[in-house]
Amino acid sequence: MVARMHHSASPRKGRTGRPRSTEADRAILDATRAALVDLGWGKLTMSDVAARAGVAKTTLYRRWANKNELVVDAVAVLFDELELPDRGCLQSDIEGVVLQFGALLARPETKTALMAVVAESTADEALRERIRSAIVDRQKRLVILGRERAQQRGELPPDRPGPAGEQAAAQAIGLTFDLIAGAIVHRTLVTAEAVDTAWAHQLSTVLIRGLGGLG
Amino acid sequence: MVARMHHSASPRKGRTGRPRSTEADRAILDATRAALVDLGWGKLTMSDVAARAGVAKTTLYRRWANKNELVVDAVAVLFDELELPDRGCLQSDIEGVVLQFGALLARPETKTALMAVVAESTADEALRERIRSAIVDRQKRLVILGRERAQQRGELPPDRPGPAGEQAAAQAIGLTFDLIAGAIVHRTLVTAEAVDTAWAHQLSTVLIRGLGGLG
DNA sequence: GCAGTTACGCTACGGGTCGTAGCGTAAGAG
DNA sequence: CTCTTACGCTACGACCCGTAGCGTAACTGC
Repeated sequence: MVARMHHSASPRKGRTGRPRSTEADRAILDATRAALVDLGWGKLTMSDVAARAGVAKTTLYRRWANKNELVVDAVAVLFDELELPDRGCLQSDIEGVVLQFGALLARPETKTALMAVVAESTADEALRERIRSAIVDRQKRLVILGRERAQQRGELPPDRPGPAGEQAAAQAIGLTFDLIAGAIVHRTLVTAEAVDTAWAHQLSTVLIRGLGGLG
Repeated sequence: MVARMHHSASPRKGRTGRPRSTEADRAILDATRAALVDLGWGKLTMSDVAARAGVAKTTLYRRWANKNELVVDAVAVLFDELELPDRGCLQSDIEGVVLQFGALLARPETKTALMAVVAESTADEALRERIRSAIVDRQKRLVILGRERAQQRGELPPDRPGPAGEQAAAQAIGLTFDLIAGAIVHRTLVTAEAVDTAWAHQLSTVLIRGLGGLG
């Protein structure tokens, strides 16, 4: 899952004393997401989260060092539900993932939390690293998998062997990820229009055509 | 420029009393950008901005209702420097704009401020509207202009006449904007890698291929 | 000049949040 | 039953927000 705190992640067995309440863990993360929906990032307070979770504020600070870390952990898990469907052809697969991601970002807690945390990370290198490992890199798997599958189907040319080919493949994966994720995020959060099937179809059409000969 | 406050924008001539200090205006906006660079969004305080600007805190509140509005105004002007170069062909034009936008977002004050304000806007409809009118819609002109120019060159097919054609054109413009802006923002702020000429070239290649037959 | 009007700097304040400290108590381990 | 750790609670200092009140500065119109 997500890296918890400095002290100790899972309840190590050699541990003595009263164990962390896993129920409290869940209640806090749920309460954080709920508070984000209701209040947004700027007005979310630790006291409020604690009250919603039925937990003392000090219990929050025993687990997370500050608001950012808490919200990252509360939100990261939401992105794990994304999957690459197998609809038979690359374009349909892309459409499917675009719609999933669009639906995910349409949910208020996802939208608010992601943006807030990314914003905060622009001035906080440690937080940015945490986001990358907890959220972004985990989702790159979708691009990598979709690409492999398309290559097996013969829809994309196979990677050229050697280090040059690997580098080109990594570049293509990076560009694809930035294009898809960036477009969806921009449409949802900036343009503020829905990611519907028509838009997903257009986007996938452009990508299929454009990425075809990239290597 | 940007909509100032509720009361009155430019010093109307029928006005009596001591006029607003335009010097203070500039000092405050400059100080806001500087503070953003140094402190980031979360730690930026109105008191600090006031101190940097050599101005009383109350003077800030006489002009802007809160932090968000101040930062939007301080940042919006930065985006006006974007221009569509005329490099002879559509792909080169796109590359040029991508590099400009990339360089703009590489600057700390732009990066920080844009993200922070967008993040805040996810829970504030009025602020979102202000961003759209002050920043986003103003830059859509680049896409519209580039598209027209490419159609005149014969690089893109002309719009079909009639309302259906207009709607298709609007959709294409919207998709193009989300793709370009989204990819650049995502690469800069999430992937956290540079928008260099190689990447810009790849991106423009994909777009040229993909957008060609979209209408 | 002089009154009228508005902006400015300054100080002070109430309300709210952050993150921490200290205490007594609850829950497991050996 | 003791040791160790987590929990709830209260209180606290530090900080920031946004506003109010005052005396002063700047500009307009008479």
